[in-house]
Amino acid sequence: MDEKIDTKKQIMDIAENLLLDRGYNGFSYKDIAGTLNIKNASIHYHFPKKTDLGVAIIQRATNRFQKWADYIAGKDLPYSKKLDEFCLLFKKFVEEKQVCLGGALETDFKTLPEEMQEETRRFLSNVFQWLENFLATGRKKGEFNFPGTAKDQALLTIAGLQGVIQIVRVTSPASFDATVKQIKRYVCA
Amino acid sequence: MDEKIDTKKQIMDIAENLLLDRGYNGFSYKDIAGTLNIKNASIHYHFPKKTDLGVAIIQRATNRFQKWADYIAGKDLPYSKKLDEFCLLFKKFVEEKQVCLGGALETDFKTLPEEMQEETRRFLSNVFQWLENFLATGRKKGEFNFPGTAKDQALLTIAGLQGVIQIVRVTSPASFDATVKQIKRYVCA
DNA sequence: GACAACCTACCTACTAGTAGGTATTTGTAA
DNA sequence: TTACAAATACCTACTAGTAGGTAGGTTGTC
Repeated sequence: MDEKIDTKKQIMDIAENLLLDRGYNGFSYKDIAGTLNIKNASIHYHFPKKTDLGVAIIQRATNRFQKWADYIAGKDLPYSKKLDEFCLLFKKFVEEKQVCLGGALETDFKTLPEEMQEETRRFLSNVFQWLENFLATGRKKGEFNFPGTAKDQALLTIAGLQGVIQIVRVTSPASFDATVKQIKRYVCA
Repeated sequence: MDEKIDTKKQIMDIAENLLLDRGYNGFSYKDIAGTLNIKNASIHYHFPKKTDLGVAIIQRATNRFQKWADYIAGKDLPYSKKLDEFCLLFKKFVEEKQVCLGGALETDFKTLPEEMQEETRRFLSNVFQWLENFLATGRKKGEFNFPGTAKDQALLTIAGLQGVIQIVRVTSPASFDATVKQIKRYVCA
C-alpha cells in the first residue's frame, strides 16, 4: 500500500548525501530540488527551515545507530567480529568518498544553528558511550587487550576511523583497510 | 624597517583562521574585510579570486611544515620527544577549537577548485612522507616499537590526531591529551 | 608620472525564506 | 451516494540579503 512516493524521506536522503559530500554550507535547497525535480518552495513545505532538515537528518542517524546497536547486541559473535562490524559502518563512506556524519558536523560545528549543535552532541555521545562500553566489556571478558582506559581507546578508535575516511578522499581508498588493521592489532588479544 | 603593515599577510592570516574555524564555504571576503576594516574589493586587489587566496594559504602551510621539519631534524632529541613535538603541532588547534588544515580541506574537498585540490594533495603528501620516514627510522634505531608498516602507523597517527581535534570541538579538550597518550603507548618502545 | 593600494559603485547569480494560489485526495455528514 | 470541506502536496512569484567578482576612479609615495 506504500506505493506513494515519500517525498519527505527522499529529501532527507538526498540532503544527507549532500551533507556528507559537501558539508552543511556546501549545499542548498536548490540542489535537492534539482535532483528531485520539484521546486525550491516545496522543500520548505516539508522542512520550513534548513535547520529543521539538518536536525531531522541527525535524529534519524541517532535512531539508526541505536537500531544497529540493538541488532549487534542480539547477535552471538566474538567481540573481535563485532568490532569488525563497527568498522564496517564507516567503510561504506569510503566507497562513496564521503565523510562520516560526525566528521561533517564537527568540521562545520561553529557555523551550525544551536539546535543542530545540540543534536550533534547527542549523536556523538551515543556512539562514544556504546564503543567505550563495548571495549570495556570485551576486555573484561578477555577478548580484547589494550592499555589505558576504555574511554581512551574508544577515542583513538573513532578519531582514527573518522580521520582516515577524510584522508582517503585525497589519497587512496586502501588506507582505510590499513588503518582498521592497525587498530585491530592493538585492540585484539 | 618593516613598519609597513603587510595587508596581504594579514588577509592570509585572517582567512586561514576563518578556514580552520568555519571551512572554505563558511567564510567570505566580506568577513575578512570586516575585521581588517577595508573594503571587499581591496581583497580582490591582493587575491583576484578566492581560489588564489586558498592556494596561497595551503602553499604557505606547506613551507611552514618544511621549515619545522628542518628545524626538528637539526635538534638533538630522542625520537619520543620529537614525536611529542609533532603532536604539539596539532595541540594549538585544540585551544582555539579549530580543525587542522588537512582536515578542513579534506572535508570540503569535493567543493574545492582543482588548483586547491592539487595543492592539498601536495601538502598532505609532504606531512605523510615525513611521519612515515620518521617512524621507520625511529624503529630501526630501537626507539620506537610498533607492529605493521611505518606507513600504517603514520596513517593511524595522523588520522587519530586529525579526528580527535574535530571531536574536541563537540566534547572536551581533555580528549586530545588522552589520544596522544594512547598513541604513544603504542609507538614508544 | 608611474605604480601601489586602496576606494565607490556596480553586476550577476545564488541564498534562505515567504505569500498566496491550485490541483488532488480524503474524511464526513445529509 | 453524493456533496463538500479540509488537509496534503505541490506550484508561481516574490523578498531581502549575500556570494564572488569587475570597472574604473582616487590618493599617496618614490
